[in-house]
Amino acid sequence: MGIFERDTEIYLDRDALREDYQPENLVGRDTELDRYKAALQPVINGEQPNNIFLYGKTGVGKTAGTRYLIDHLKADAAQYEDIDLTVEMLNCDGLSSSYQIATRLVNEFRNETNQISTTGYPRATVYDMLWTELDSCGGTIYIVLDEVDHIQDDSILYQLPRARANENLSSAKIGIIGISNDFSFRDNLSPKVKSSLCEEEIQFPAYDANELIKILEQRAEVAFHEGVLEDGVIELCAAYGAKDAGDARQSLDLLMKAGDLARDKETDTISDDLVREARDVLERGRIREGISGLTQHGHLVVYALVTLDQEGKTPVRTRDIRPRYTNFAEKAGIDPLVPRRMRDHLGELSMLGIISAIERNEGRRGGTYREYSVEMDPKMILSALEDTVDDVGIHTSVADLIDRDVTLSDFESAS
DNA sequence: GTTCCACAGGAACAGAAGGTCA
DNA sequence: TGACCTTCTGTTCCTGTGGAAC
Repeated sequence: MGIFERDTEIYLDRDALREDYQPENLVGRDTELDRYKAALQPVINGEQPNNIFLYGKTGVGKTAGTRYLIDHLKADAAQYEDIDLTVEMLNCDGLSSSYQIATRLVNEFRNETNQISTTGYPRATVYDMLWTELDSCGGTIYIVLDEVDHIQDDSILYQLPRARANENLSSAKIGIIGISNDFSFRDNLSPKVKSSLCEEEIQFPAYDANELIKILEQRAEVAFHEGVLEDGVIELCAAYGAKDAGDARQSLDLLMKAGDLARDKETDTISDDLVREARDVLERGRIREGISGLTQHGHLVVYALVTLDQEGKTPVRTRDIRPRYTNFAEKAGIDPLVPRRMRDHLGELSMLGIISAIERNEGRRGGTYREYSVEMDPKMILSALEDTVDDVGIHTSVADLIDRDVTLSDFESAS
């Protein structure tokens, strides 16, 4: 026997809990899928494809619904000889500009030996390459842009739907499917983009707890052996998902993590306690991921706030965080940022859910300002920060100091 | 109803880094 | 090798905001 041994105690098919799993039926999305199907119908009729815009919160079935219908569309289109359908799905997370989207699309249509770099070319050159690739592919091409709100300029959203009208394409027929979690994204589009991208708009509402329970039951039936889930586990996962804005993905992640923990602990069943532990593990991972994406200054800003929190000085306003942050930056031997930039880091941390902000207004006496608090467990934050603060030489073990109910004088003496 | 306060946040810009191409 | 490109991180300047004080 080798080092690894197949474990079959808990899972029948763990992949059934993954985001990319395709169930036979999508629960609770009948109305939306009917509208979506109607919007895709022109492809089968051999007509110009519609541009479709889907919006709704995270984990409400937009991407799953798209995969489900696109799979059926491909299968059905294959039955007609005069339809040549290509679908390119692109997640725009991490792609912030039309330029990056265009280079990525060019590379998707090219073979591995002929890829282009993601910088360096003039924008017009990249678009020319894209039109060449799309035309040589030909037929009907659907480009699915998931998390389309990550694109900060809308040039590509204007260029792609109008490529044929602008005579950039001669043979290919292009349709765009834009998927967004951001309700304000559509409103902020320029009118010319809105009119072309939003030909068909479909909103996906949040799931309620009952719908989440049905989704989890559907997946759990495939994923787990019979009797593995204790009573109330699915309801608890659904309740957490419903609390966090009706997010099915979060509920499924939670159930899978609980299953993984049960497997690691070599238990036969999944209990409520394991679900709670799994939630803690997932939250820890989310903090670590959020913090790892920050710059060194971002780390020092959150570090300053955590130390103030440990001294019982939160909620604390921006101007009172600044001296602490400046102090740490100087100790680290780097120039502190200007207040404007520090505010950006605070805003970013707030958006990640690591800290929270409350807007206050004292009118003529004190004006408008924000007060910040630490939203997540300080120990988890410090554990994620430890490498950075060690690197800048503030002290060697922040976790130890936090255990000792640290004060600023501790920090100063430690450095 | 108007004024005032503190600061949030948008916009324009700078400069370094990392890339392509002739 | 140098011109030219985008991206990223930062600075500077400015306008907008909303409630207390007048």
